[in-house]
Amino acid sequence: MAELAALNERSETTMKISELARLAGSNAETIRYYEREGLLPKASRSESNYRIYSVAHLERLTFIRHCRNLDMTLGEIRTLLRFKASPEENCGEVNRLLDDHIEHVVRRIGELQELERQLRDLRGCCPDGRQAAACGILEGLSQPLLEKASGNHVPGVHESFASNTGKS
Amino acid sequence: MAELAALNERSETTMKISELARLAGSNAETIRYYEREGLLPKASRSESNYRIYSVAHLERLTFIRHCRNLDMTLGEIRTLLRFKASPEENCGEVNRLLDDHIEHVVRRIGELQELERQLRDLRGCCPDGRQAAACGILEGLSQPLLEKASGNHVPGVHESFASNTGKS
DNA sequence: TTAAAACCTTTGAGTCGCTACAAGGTCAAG
DNA sequence: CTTGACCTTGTAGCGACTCAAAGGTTTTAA
Ligand SMILES: [Zn+2]
Ligand SMILES: [Zn+2]
Ligand SMILES: [Zn+2]
Ligand SMILES: [Zn+2]
Repeated sequence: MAELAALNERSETTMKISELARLAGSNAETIRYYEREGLLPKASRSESNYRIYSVAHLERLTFIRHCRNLDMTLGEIRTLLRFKASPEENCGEVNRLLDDHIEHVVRRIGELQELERQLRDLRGCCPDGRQAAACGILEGLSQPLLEKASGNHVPGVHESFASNTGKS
Repeated sequence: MAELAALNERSETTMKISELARLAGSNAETIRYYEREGLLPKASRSESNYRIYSVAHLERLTFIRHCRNLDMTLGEIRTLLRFKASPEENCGEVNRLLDDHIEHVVRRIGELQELERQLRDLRGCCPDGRQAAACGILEGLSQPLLEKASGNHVPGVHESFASNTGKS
């Protein structure tokens, strides 16, 4: 009964913020943030000042979350949204943006593989637990500075532990 | 002459902040930030209130920058510095920290490889420049939400473009 | 000698993409 | 009528810096 009612509501064309969040695998605060940032248009409001969303909003938010899951920046996403909004234009720039972003990812993979190599080298300097004074790892880290050639934007190793789960 | 004088100065045991920065491949603002964060001890001061550093500072900063180049967090680095400071302790925890961090990197590599696969799939949806309305990429991005299983801390694709060059 | 350039200082704000909180308003169920 | 789930705004915080303002000091060179 309650389920049926909920189902009916779900098949309606409007919803409030937390249902939109659930359907888009996002969360309410992120949606308000996107609105502030101009990625989502201002929602219409109910009498009690609640944001009211339509399927169009859901589609746009889904697009954005999809892009974020591919580690694009909000800037990159803004560009893509502009093309979505002007369907008569040539999409060559979309392709270019995607090629660039693929390169961002590929480059970052290369950097991290080099990092892994260096870290395994370092780890090999102290196979057993000994006194810290004799630890090859601590010694190795005191040594020279290896170059870090990073010109990238794909996020870090320590980054998204508690975030990006979709729900809040 | 100026070079010789500079060389003499360089072989002295103390220096000001920008020389320390240069020698450690860092920059002055980062050094002040590390001091605020307690990663570097407070420097002694000259009569005119300038920070004065010794080789010990240079070594500690070199250690920190080396760790950062390996994408460790400042938290991870703090732990390592504690072990450096107590040489009688067993270094097993150092090894464990490094193993964990290697896993952070390996996991991030895996995530990015999956990302690359998805992005290349998407790119294949629009080999040529056509009208945005018919662009397979924009269409693909409007589709379902792929899971993003990130539990990591190694930074992103778009991150370090203008940073981490060492100089300011 | 003096003026400009190159340092140094502190403080505070900005970056990115959220996330979390506080303090309050609204609404349906029991 | 109260509880609790939802909604609102505004603000602050995360990590690891980076930059700018507004001023003090030191070095260089005309
Ligand atoms: Zn990118
Ligand atoms: Zn060891
Ligand atoms: Zn780590
Ligand atoms: Zn296209």
